Amino acid sequence: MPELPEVEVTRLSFAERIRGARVTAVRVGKPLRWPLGVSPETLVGRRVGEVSRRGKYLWLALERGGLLLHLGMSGSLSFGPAKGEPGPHDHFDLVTARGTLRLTDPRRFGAVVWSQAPDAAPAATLLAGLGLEPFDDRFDGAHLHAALRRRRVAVKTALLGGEIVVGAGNIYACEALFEAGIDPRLRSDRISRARAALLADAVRSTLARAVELGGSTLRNFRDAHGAAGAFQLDAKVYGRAGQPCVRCGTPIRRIVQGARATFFCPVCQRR
DNA sequence: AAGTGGACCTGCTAGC
DNA sequence: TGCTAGCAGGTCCACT
Repeated sequence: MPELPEVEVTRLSFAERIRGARVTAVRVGKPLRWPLGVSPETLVGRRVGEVSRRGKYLWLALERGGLLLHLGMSGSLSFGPAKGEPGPHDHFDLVTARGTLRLTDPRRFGAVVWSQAPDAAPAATLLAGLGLEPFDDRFDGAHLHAALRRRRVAVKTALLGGEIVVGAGNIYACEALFEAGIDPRLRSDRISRARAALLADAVRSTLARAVELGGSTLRNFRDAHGAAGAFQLDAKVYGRAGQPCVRCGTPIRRIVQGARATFFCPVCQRR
């Protein structure tokens, strides 16, 4: 579910409200992808600081450390007063006087990991190797072109990998390639400088627009207020196999790349 | 070394 | 209607 826009929309929906709150209790449910790495009781009494984002990870600062959060494929966070009994998919509660931050994640690919600092283990290990933020000034056509030339994978695979630029998951990688008119099967080292520049712009604009629209709600994404996103109403290719291309009417194709579905228009997107 | 495919876990949907 | 196979937004790891 959660690609960069969903994670950012989630962050914006609770960061200001939780800042300054003191932790009064912590509850953990079933194991997530990685262990919390600290006994939950030791978090009680600490004050919440800034909530920041790196790629699809959130860093929730607490005194003398913080929590690195990831929503995996099916995770979502809610923050509000008076939570009831945890459901079967509620695997982490950070209780404060202002409300409870709750991670709900049916598939449990998500994670909540304690670290003394974002650049200390284990957070640093998880964040190592992440590419540039898409809205970083350094992420431009020249950078993308140079990075793509160093690899020999399909350009879609390179975008998804996150080692060049973070944030575009399966939906937004497909959408950005459509916007740039590039065939997802194009080998990364064959892309021209001009088309790399188009793609960099497309990645940025696709992600920015999705953030503005409140993220995608494929199954049931909600921000921490419980509001649904609207981007799926706007998807041009993702999940539209067999339906006519919005630009030329040709049926959208679905192929598999690296065990992930890819959607594209065989006419509008060229190698 | 880089590229590829499997693994993690659960729920939903399409199809028989 | 009921069962089952297939599929899902991410990322790490083992293997070639």
